[in-house]
Amino acid sequence: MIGTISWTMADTPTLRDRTVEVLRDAILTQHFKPGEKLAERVLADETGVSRTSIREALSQLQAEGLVQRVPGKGMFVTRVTAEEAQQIYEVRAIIEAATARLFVARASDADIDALEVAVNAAEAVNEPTSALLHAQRLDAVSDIVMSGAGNDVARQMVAVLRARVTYLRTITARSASRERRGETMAMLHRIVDAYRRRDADLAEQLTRAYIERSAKFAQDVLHEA
Amino acid sequence: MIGTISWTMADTPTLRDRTVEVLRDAILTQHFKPGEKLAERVLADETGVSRTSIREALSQLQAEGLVQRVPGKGMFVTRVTAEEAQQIYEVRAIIEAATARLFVARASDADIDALEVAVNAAEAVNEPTSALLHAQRLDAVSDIVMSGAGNDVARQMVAVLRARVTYLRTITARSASRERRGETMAMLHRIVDAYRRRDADLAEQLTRAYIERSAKFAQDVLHEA
DNA sequence: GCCGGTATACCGTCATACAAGACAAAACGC
DNA sequence: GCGTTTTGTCTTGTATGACGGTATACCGGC
Repeated sequence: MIGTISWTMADTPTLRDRTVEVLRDAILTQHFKPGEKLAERVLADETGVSRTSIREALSQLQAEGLVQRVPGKGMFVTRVTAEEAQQIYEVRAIIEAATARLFVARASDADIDALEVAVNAAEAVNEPTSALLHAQRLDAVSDIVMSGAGNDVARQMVAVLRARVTYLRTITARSASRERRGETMAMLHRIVDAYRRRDADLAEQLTRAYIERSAKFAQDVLHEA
Repeated sequence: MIGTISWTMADTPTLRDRTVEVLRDAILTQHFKPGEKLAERVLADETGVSRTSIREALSQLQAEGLVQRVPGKGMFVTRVTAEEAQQIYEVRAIIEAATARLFVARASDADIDALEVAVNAAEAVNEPTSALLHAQRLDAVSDIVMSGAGNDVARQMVAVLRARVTYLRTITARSASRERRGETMAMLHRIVDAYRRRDADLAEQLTRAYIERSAKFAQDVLHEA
């Protein structure tokens, strides 16, 4: 059961946007599992909005890559293949590594401070039970880098890419050892350190390694399942 | 007047997709100018499809960044700002340069042959009057590199980015001197050459220079207007 | 047990309706 | 004559109902 959508749920004026939020959340929390069919009428009944709004919301989620439309059959929660995940992580590594360089060049000291705060916030959520929250905190870290690098287009694209593999990220996070979680945070701290020293080469290299490491864990999950 | 949409227009089964194609084309050919309002009712009448399909098509174009929705006011053809264009070209440079390296590593000789054919095809369209066609031929070149690099996610993202600046590209192409057009094609030939010699560093560097050069022309157009 | 036909469910699309807000023009006051 | 207010129209956002077509499931026959 997903929540009924009320008129005063969020600060957005359109019902469409609130519906998108509810459905996106339901997908990211795996209330709807990958491959699961999303029947319009069912969703309309469960959320209390009309089929029209559901369709519009699903269109947007399709644009974000979270659901896929199969002509004549309907909407399905996107099932990420190993190959696709590999490509997504590859693009992320490319963009985020390059953005790390830009961040070094363009970010203010305040940006770096904010980054450190965000990293610590992510570190504070370190129990396997709150994997999604942890992933979202890591997203916030990445968002700060992108913003500090002064490229909003890149920020948005990477955000979409991350959302598409959030499913994998929560799985890997849940099954991760305490040791691995420690390593992850250590890498992030080292990246922040590189930023503090304004070492572009190091920041770029560490960022790439960080993402390639995530990719490897994701591949492990995909190939064992 | 944009064309009426018939049932047997394309090979896609859904009317929605055909509508998207018609509208996208109308935007890229500047039948609809940047900033222009796209009233649903008018579009429905002109194309002969219902408002429902028009809305769905517009949603997709919004996802591609070609139109923007202003809540309560409607859809408008996106007006690209100088800053936005700068960011788009920056991301393109990042992705395409990195992809050039991947292409060197992964492409077959046949891929390189196909690339050369595509470059020649672009060169064949060298009159300022067919700026859009020229841009599309250049897109085809880029697409081949992305495919050969084996990353479809990157290919799609770059395709969307290119579409968002197509307007600028056609403007610069129309006002370009014969000399500049020659230089452009010369750069492309040198890039193909680098691929033939499997020189990853050179291919990456040339690709970045090629896109940064495009960015500069786009900025000139935006700042003089 | 496999095949073909039927029934059902759902999508894709359309037409219509209506409230809320935006825009423009007209009416009004000064 | 000009600024302000009011009115009216237009468009969006959302809802509802409908219908053909297609996919899927069920069912009976061979």
